[in-house]
Amino acid sequence: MSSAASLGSMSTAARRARERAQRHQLIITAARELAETEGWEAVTTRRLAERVEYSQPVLYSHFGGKDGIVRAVALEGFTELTAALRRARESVQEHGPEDGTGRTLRAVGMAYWDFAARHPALYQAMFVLPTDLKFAHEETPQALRDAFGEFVAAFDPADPERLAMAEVSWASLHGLTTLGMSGRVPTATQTERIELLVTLLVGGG
Amino acid sequence: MSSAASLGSMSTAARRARERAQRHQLIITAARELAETEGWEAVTTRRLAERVEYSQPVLYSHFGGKDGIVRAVALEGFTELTAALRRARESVQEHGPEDGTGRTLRAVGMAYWDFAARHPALYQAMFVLPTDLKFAHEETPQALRDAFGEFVAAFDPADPERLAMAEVSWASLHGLTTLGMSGRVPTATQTERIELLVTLLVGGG
DNA sequence: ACAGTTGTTCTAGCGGCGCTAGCGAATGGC
DNA sequence: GCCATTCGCTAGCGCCGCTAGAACAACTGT
Repeated sequence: MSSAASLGSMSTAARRARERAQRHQLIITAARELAETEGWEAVTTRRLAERVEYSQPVLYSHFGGKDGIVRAVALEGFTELTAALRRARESVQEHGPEDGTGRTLRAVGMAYWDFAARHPALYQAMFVLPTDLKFAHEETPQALRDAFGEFVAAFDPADPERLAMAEVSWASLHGLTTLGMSGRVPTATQTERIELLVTLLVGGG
Repeated sequence: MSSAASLGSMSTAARRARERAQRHQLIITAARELAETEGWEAVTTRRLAERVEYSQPVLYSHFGGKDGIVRAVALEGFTELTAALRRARESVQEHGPEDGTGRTLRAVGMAYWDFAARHPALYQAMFVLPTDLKFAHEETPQALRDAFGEFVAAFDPADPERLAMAEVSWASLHGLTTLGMSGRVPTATQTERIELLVTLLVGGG
């Protein structure tokens, strides 16, 4: 406990921190790529260490364990999902305001499925693999709140059931997505199911 | 390849087959109980063998491997789920025919969530754990077809979109269920979400 | 320039996993 | 009573997540 003694060269410490951050991201990216190409069951600490050309214990110095790595990948996924949903929502909303036919929700829903279909392993890390990431909780990471916020933003702010509608839409899309990804409903007709779901949710007949 | 030679005593063979079937079920039940009390990650072939008081290889003589055991538990789950959904549906339909307010779907949806909440590990084996059980496939087990059939039966046979409606309702309920079970949406308000979903699906405003 | 201290990475190994080869003991047929 | 077959067991393979402690490198003050 030498307190603030031995601070060392500031720039040296900065460089080390930078290198460490780079390696941190390298591990996340390697785990994600390995999961996306061979599935999460192929992501072992040994194989991952070999990929990043460091020994196993290095992984444990960055993340608490394998769960921590999956968690980090999932968090990255939530940030990207939020960006994708926002892009879809804004691109629709700038072509005129919501007109009650669910144009916004349709665009967000399609973007949601598209995201999951393009990054199935990433989606699994976010929603399927066992994790301690909670949503409606005080210590929920901002990335998760933002993603949910995109669903909320697809509904009329004046709607008293706005939050509940966002929850139900999101969960329903999630159900369609997981069943589609695991091959339990045919993906060929997936967009039609999403169309139907959105139509029903926004009250169209 | 001694064809039908060495048949042995018929009754003896029958007793053996009976005992083997009992042990088969014993393994399934033990795996299910262990999963329900300690989670699927605690279900290992070693622990399971200890529970049923046989050695590990016995498990492999009954099921191809751990996946086969999970699959057997899942199949049992589909049979029970079908029974639960049918009970709910018939108990509603015998109190008068469908009137367009989604009484049937509401009962089926509630029974669905109730089933998952009561047997979370069983539900996971059926829908979350990696498995090769396909749904819309030629060799889909009857138990799975029957479960889906209960959703179909909740809609008007005259509706041309009947099958699509069943798919979407089922997937949406599945989404609410998984997010509820993993703590991603609060379970305290889960029935309200299901109410809202059903209302939206059947076209109520 | 150098000795000491601090921090970081690696080698090696623990217990447990899914799974299987091959042995030994019952069991039923001649 | 001997043989053939069936059946469950012991033992072990290669892998897993994870960690203790050695080996090394880097930075410090003199």
